[in-house]
Amino acid sequence: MSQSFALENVEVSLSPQQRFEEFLRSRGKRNTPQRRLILDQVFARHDHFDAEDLLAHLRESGVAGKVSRASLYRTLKQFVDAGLLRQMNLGGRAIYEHDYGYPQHDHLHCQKCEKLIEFSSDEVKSIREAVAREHQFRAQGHRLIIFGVCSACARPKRQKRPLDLV
Amino acid sequence: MSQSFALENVEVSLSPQQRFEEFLRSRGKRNTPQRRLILDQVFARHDHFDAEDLLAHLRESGVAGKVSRASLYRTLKQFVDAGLLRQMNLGGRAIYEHDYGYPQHDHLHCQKCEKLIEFSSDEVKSIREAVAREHQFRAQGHRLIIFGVCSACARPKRQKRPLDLV
DNA sequence: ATTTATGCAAATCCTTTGCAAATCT
DNA sequence: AGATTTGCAAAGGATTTGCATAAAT
Repeated sequence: MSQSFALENVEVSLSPQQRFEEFLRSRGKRNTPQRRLILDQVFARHDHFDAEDLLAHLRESGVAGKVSRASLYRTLKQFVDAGLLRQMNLGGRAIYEHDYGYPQHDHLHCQKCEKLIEFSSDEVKSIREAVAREHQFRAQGHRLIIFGVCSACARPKRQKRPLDLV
Repeated sequence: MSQSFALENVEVSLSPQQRFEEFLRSRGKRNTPQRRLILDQVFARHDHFDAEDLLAHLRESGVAGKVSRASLYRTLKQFVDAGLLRQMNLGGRAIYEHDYGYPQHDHLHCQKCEKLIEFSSDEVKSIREAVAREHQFRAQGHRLIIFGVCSACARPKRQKRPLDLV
């Protein structure tokens, strides 16, 4: 599967696998069944996950090969270096999401259901530019998380309870 | 020492200690020498710190009393609940800074020297409002971190080396 | 042959928790 | 006395690391 997005002024048209291959090649590293397996799993769906989620998923989804915890952590780090994944810190652990071929965005974080909701705002990027300029700061990226309560959790849905008590 | 800031539409004029006293009283909790000691230390300077930094500081500064690691962690959490400190996650650990009596702001984070530089932008807050409205999200706060390289670290200052090699 | 990667278990870092002793009210 | 707090040490969760073995070049 091949995509085509304008990402950071570069036209991208390689699959994550191809992109990773190139990254590895350029550094004299090797691709392995484990790395391929993890990358497939990671790009099978677009969502947010942490290392332990993914490990559990890899294990229960009864995939052919298996991957050790150590290799998984080592590999995720490389995906970030390769620009495939974006990492953020939330509640003491690392959360990952697609970066490669995926447009820039930020998040709303519901404190009740822990859901992460994506949004994009061009203004954020322009604030970033302006602030960086003011401080002579060479900005390379940013993370904006707005936390609060999502619409679903805010909706006061009454507790489920036995009918005879209603 | 008493300050006076307009914070979230409420005129504030209590010292952190007084504010904490009230917080504790309102919850039937007690103030203790340890808590007072930590709070003094925390509000002695305006900077960013993590629990272990502070613990080391409390210990080396040969203060009269001492505080256990457990009490320190427990107390920091309460300062956050009391609205005295604001917490953020960075690089796998919790970073704290003054919240009470201190204006809202965000940060530039230098990836080289790890410094946190504060900035404030009214636009950030208005983006937050707009986005929240769009998503019917009840926003309670946000964290914006712009990461990159600060001006000091960007300045190519040459390596120090023996004179006879220059 | 030589380098790189894997898996396991141990180690580490940050933070929390159980519990008995100490301290308030 | 009754509730809250402390300190210590042990437990926990997430992530990293040392090292011997396995796989790739």
